[in-house]
Amino acid sequence: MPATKSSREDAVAAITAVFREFGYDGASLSRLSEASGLGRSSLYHHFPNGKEDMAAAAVAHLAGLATDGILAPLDGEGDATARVKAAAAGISKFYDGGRANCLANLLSIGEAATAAPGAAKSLISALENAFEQVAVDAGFAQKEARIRAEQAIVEIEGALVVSRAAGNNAPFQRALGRLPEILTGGK
Amino acid sequence: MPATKSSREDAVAAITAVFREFGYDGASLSRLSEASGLGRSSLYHHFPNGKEDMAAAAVAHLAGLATDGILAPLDGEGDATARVKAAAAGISKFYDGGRANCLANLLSIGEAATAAPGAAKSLISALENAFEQVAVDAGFAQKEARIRAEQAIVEIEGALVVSRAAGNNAPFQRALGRLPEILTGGK
DNA sequence: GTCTATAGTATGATAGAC
DNA sequence: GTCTATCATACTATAGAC
Repeated sequence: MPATKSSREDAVAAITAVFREFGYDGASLSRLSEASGLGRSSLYHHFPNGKEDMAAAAVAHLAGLATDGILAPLDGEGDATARVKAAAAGISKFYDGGRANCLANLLSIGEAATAAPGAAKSLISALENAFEQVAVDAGFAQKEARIRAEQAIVEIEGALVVSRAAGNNAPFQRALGRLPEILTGGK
Repeated sequence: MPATKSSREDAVAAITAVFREFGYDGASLSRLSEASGLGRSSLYHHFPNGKEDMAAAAVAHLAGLATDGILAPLDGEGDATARVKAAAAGISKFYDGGRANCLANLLSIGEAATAAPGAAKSLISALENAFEQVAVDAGFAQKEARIRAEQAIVEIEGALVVSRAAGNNAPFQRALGRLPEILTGGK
């Protein structure tokens, strides 16, 4: 593996963290440069279209993390409840236990919506479909499964918002704990 | 009423809308000036400390709207369910039927947290206390009332996030419809 | 692939006339 | 109380050496 590849991957991870904490407008090139350890010109070498490219890379990176850590476990082996528990662990990691910003909200604020159009919608939609399928696998009818999938996402996102506002991870962790009950009835 | 007063009030309302749509970092003086119809210097006349003052005024304005439109109905006359329904109508208006940004999230991103420290926490805390009281009035024990109050806030905020991401107000409206059931058991 | 240096623009903020 | 004109700074982005 060439040093090139890992350097860019490292940069993307660092850049993603900055966008996540400060939002699109707050993520200045100074901050992005400092966090990635790359000078301005190096950033433009990796991301020719500048900040817009960096934001796109960050969104793609997050989509990859969500796919590997959340969607894949839901689509994996084992009974429905076990898969939901694995996904809950993945969600906790994805949101740093409740400390990271709610992604869907970040992507809908200010210029972010322009830089990554539809990103939040497609991420949430993919998760909702996976939740629905696992609920069907657990024995719920399609219609009921869809309702429960939406309810699960609502509770996760809401608990994340409350946890961050209150500076207390408990609501988020409680929501994750309720996931098996919501999606599979505990079966 | 002097023209002075109404002019400033109008400006605060316009400024609030800009902060709400673009976040703290995205709310540039150009945008704030255009939205309020005031030149840069006029803005600094009304808000001597500049952008920071404007953000503080916006937060105070939103807190006032929440108090009048949501907290007051909860604390008003009538049975618990009627008060919850009145509050639900207030919440819908506050969030423009599900089109406006989730406030708690906005206030926790980037520089906004510095400009209005603790604002999200105190707003959510006030709402949680009011919800808890109405659940107690409906006959729930204190502990159960607290759980239901938190659940209500989680569902509202979560549904708002999902609605905005999906570009569909239905989840938010459904969450508001569930409020009486959650907080008063429909009583 | 990374750097220094810098262009060009937008930002937040001020001064002073009216 | 609002304006025009302007400041200093930070921003995104580019040029060109190594």
